[in-house]
Amino acid sequence: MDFIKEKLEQGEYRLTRQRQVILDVMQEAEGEHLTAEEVLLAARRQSPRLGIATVYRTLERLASLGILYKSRFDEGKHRYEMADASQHHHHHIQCVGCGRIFELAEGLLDGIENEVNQQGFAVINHRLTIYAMCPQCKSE
Amino acid sequence: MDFIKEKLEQGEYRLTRQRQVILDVMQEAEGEHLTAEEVLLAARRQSPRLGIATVYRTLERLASLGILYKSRFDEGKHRYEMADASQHHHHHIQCVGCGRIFELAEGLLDGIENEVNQQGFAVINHRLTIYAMCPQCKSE
DNA sequence: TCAATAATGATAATCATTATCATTTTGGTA
DNA sequence: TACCAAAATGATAATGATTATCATTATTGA
Repeated sequence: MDFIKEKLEQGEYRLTRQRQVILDVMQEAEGEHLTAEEVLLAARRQSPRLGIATVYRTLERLASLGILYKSRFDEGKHRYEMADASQHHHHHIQCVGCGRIFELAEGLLDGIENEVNQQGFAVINHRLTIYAMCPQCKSE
Repeated sequence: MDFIKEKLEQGEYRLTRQRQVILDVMQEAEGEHLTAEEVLLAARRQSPRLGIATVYRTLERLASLGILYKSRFDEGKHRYEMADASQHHHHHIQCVGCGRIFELAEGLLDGIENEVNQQGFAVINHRLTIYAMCPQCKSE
């Protein structure tokens, strides 16, 4: 997280109270994928006057700095998660029962990627979402 | 397309002029992935008074009947395509240059799917999108 | 301390989509 | 054939997520 502060401060980007709070929320939610609305709710416990516009602006900024990873499932809204350490941010299992999102190991698609490249494309990124019942929902 | 008419007529679903036009548009766009707005524009050449609400309603209905396949890329809007014959509807390559969408063979993920099932999930569906430069955009 | 700049929060605007509702069309029925 | 009920349509209002605007507030460096 110090590395984050560095990164922020370098880029003429002030680490204001509200941004700090939003970052804290994201870090505490390690492994979860939050919507802007969810971030707002959590952050308001520390900073009650926080506005939704600031949340959107901050999440967007953090994503463009590579600190957060932004994705969209089939819901019509974005979700954000910490983009640190682990690199597995493009592959998810979304439970169709409870809606929770699970991570899936990266590198699963290397073979497919190579194949596509050989067809003349230049692969830049990929995203895999598996829709499934998670073990808990399955047993209910 | 006769099979489509059958399917429609069974389900107390009238094949009105506007629905016919929308179906025609989708069939002529075989292989493309159209938004509701794009469908509207194309369909209005046959049926100028067509309203956007009817387009949405019809696309939704056709999708729920399994005639169209509805998907959403990272754009904030849905796209529709014919869901006939070929089964490869969940795997796409989206060109980050021109935005065109290419199909990718189905079955690529069978191995991964098995693995996930063995972890206790029950896989229902999956979607893979690869972001790449297509051969043409790459050479420009 | 002050001026310039950046950030914030309230709110209006936008965009895709869905809901509402009065009007029109359709299909069967007397 | 004329009529009625149900279904479909099109215009438009409503919604939900996101972005833009703008006046106010906070921060930084001179």
